[in-house]
Amino acid sequence: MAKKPRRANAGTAVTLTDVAREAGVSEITVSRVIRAKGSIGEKTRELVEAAVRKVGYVPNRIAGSLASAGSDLIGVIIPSLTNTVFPDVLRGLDDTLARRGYRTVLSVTGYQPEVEAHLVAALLAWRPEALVVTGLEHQLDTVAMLRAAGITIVEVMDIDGEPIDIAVGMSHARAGREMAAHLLRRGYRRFGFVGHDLDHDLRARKRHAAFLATVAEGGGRLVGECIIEQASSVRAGRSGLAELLGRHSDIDAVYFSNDDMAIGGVFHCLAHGIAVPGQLAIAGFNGLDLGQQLPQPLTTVRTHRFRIGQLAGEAILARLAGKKVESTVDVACDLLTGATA
Amino acid sequence: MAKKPRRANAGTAVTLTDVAREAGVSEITVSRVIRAKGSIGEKTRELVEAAVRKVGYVPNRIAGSLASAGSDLIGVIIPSLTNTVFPDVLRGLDDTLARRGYRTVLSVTGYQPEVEAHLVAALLAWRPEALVVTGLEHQLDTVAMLRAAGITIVEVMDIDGEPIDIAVGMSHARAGREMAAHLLRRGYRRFGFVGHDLDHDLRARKRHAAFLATVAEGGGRLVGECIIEQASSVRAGRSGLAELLGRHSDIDAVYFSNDDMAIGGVFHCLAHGIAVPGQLAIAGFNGLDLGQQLPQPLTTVRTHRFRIGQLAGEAILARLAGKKVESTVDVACDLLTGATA
DNA sequence: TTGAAAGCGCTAACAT
DNA sequence: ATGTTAGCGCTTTCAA
Repeated sequence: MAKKPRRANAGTAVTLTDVAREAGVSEITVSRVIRAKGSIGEKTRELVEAAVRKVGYVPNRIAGSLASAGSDLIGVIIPSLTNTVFPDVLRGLDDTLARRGYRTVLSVTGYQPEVEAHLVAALLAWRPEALVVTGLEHQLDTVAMLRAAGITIVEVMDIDGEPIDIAVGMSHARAGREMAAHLLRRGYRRFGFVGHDLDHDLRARKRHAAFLATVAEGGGRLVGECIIEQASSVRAGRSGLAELLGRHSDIDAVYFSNDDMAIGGVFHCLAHGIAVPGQLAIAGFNGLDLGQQLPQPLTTVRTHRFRIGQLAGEAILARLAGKKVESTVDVACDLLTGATA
Repeated sequence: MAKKPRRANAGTAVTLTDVAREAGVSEITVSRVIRAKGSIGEKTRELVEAAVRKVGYVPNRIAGSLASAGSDLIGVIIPSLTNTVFPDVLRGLDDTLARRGYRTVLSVTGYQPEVEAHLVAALLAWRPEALVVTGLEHQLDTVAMLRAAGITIVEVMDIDGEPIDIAVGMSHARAGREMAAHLLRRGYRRFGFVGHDLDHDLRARKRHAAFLATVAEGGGRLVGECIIEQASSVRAGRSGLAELLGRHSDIDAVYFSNDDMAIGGVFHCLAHGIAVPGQLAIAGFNGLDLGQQLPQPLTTVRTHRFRIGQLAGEAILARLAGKKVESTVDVACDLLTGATA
């Protein structure tokens, strides 16, 4: 009868020792076979592999990570899963990281800085080899923890500011400016804005501010705006535009805080027979496929979320390989002129 | 001078020992304060807490998990992040699990069973307390590993079959049948189908099969179908419908493999002046908010993805608390009659 | 309420 | 090519 295991976990408790005993070799030999490290005799290898299969051994990475260096864990903290933007980034990250054997530990802040602080601490406890966070704005204590962690930190989706370590993303200020310039060029002067919760979505706020500044410089005017205190959605955009138009009839172009919102705006116009862009021009942000598949493709600024995720992943891999990495990677957006403005 | 650390990791190497030394107590006392376990004197607690702050200690969950029982890790394996459906489920999971201190380790299979097998092994190595996988179909070796793991296994999004342990989801067969019955009731008889990659998306395949069977029983007929060998998307739905209508002019209702596809179909009709549902009826699956915000709300079957995630999370929590849990949780879909069929 | 000793399952370092 | 020894950072038991 085997030595009585100390804890509940005992069910799965097949360890290296069991394999070693079965194969008639030492533990370290089994370890080497499993990690394909060091030189092993052909016969021994086969013996061990057979034993592994026989006892149904599953390596224990928790023990492995404690004994050796790397955890192969990458922490990822994003504000939301509702907005397709973050799953897109996640996809890019996973695409480059998973194939190299790294696992993603994911957490969602709901756009709350205090939650972010808490999650950073929680993830750091897993000794990830890198941590990906969203945006450049964090609580002071969050920044301190991130700095002190001594690992690669990638801030994604924004480059308007100083990164803690590495930033991969785009300039939201530039995106806001470019759209304003485009609309001014098209001759629009009387603007509306329909946005979501700018208090929490700091990047949307940067676009908003830059847009307004450029509009003002270019002789345009913000006639009115409608801010919905919710997460962005097609529904919110649709009702936001309805509300805005109810208050102001003299608007000729509306800038939305993103494509989801703008698509809602387009739907409102479709449903109410408002000619776009004849009576009202509509512009968004993100360049979602959906907006481009509308009967009239949406005028917007395309962001490269998947690419940002990939490049963030590549930056991490490069760092872990000891290579130098640029501290800011600009994944420039591009204006999609579309047909709605 | 401190003892020279053995490994590279050394930068962050603030350990319990450091805190203990600083506070002038033993390691175990620090451990107890941090985990709020056992009784600790008020003074000692303050002393330790001050020391923790002073040395900037971040607990090491890897060491903690090795020494104790639980890892507080939940593995999650989904087929895709492109389709909003899975982020929705993930959101539900995170919503219930994260607030209880569990961390999500995420992996994406790209709908490939071999990849799933590989990822199950990789995640199991982290000794998660539960593992969430998608669907009821897996490779034999995957099932064997899952069974042998001795932890809670939740299969989400499908209940048409025998769960390994717990299944939380809906019946795709029923969804397919219900939509077919609805369309037949509306008087449609000449059907088309526009779908995505059914070889890999097994749940879409179940809907497809049930739909066709019910149509046949009800005196309807499948005039033609167009299967796009890609992931589902608005773009694919739009071009799929274009292709289908190019081949067959005598179709009066089209069932799409999901809402993304169906919305693409609606866009095609909008762009080409095809009256919906007058000339052509359109039906989807999922009940995405987007489809309901279209000028005419989409006829579809609404699934409760977020709820499925939540219930999967709750089932896990219940199990970990030692409670009995039902082996199949049916989160029924509901027909949204909409206005496109 | 606090501590000393032992060990979780694995791997680095140093033999042989 | 293989093995021995020590110890990763923490928590469990058992004692005081």
